Amino acid sequence: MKKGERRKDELIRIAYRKFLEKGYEQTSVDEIIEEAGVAKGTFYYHFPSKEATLEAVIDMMITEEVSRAREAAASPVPVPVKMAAVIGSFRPEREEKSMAMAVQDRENFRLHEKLNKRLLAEAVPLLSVVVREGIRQGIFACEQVEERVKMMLILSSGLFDDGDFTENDAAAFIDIAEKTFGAKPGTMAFIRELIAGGKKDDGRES
Amino acid sequence: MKKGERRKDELIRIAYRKFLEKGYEQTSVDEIIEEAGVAKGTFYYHFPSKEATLEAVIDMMITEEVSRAREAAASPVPVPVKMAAVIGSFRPEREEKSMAMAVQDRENFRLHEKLNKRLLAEAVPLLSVVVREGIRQGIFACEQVEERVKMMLILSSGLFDDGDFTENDAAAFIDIAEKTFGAKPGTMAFIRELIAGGKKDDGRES
DNA sequence: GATCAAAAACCGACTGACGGTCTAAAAAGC
DNA sequence: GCTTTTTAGACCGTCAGTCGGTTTTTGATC
Repeated sequence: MKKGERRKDELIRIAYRKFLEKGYEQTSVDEIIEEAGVAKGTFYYHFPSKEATLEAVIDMMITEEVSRAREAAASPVPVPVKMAAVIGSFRPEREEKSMAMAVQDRENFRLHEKLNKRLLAEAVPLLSVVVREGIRQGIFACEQVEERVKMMLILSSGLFDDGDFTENDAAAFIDIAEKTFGAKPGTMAFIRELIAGGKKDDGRES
Repeated sequence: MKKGERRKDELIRIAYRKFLEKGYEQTSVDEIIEEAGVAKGTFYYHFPSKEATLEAVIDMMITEEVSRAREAAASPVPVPVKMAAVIGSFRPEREEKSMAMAVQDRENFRLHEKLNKRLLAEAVPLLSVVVREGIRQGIFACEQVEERVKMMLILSSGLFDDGDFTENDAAAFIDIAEKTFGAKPGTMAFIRELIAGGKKDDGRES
């Protein structure tokens, strides 16, 4: 890795942390360069704009998650377990979120929106493969696989990103998910654990 | 209406149009006051901040939509028709959206997010009443009515706000909606018209 | 209806912060 | 020695928000 790339990476990491801590809008370029101990010109040598830094940060987050999800999708475990694993791979932000993002979360429109859009684009194909595997095994039965996967992902992010959801929310969501994919009742109860894992951080990372 | 209220209303209307035309972030307070022919102090006499203007704009949009939706919910028509009418009442932004919002739409995070959140809060109780009416009539059959209504609204906004969706999207969504509320296949085919109405503007406003 | 003081509405120059630019030169790496 | 990277920081235009002061409205009183 050349020196320039190291610098750039360092700036992205600092930006990443700041964006999560205080939100994108609330983080100034001056703060980032001050923490990096770098001149302003250096920042703008590596990034054409502040917004580009946000894109880079999101890229960093996404690529890491995608590679993990890909591994999970390739593992030879039962389909429902695999679904849980793939979805779970796309939730490492949750750990980091617990840093201090609680309040800023609501105001972090840009990061949220862009991250969700990218996440959706990457997760749909991966999960669709798993669902089709389930269909071949008779666990699921539905058409429009991609579309249904997309919808369940939209739903889950819209529902659970806020962090407050009830038992009724979970029950309804599981029921809807099962009917969406034409699965037998109980097949997707694993979702409850995923939700619980995202809701309250037990502190176990292994 | 006192003079101050008129001014405030005028500022809100101007802000409303500008936000839709060029997006919230891209509209400066200076532009608004210039168009209103008013000094900056006047603006900040009426609003504590620019963000407050956005809230006021959203309030204006919402109250109008809610009153229309309430009317629709009270009308004595068959439940599926009523659902279509109530949901349709929450879509007048679509008309205005076609003004020039196409490009800016993607960047109008704030307006979008806040509008959706408010819309959801207002629409869920209204639609829940209608769904319960449908349950009494044997058209629907489900528990967790509020939660399911909320989910269908989240789904529809997440899916269709972008404006590009396929026939498969529509088919899957209708199927999911019917299963979510325990309705017979075909009951909610009216959704297809709602979607189509929002997708391409025919230009008829009556 | 005239008077007048208080309240409401309005004004616009000014401030401070921020994203971004620029120059000209010096290190660092190859 | 040539390119890539970095430096310091003055500077620019824009923008949200402030402030002290001025005008207009109001409403009570004469």
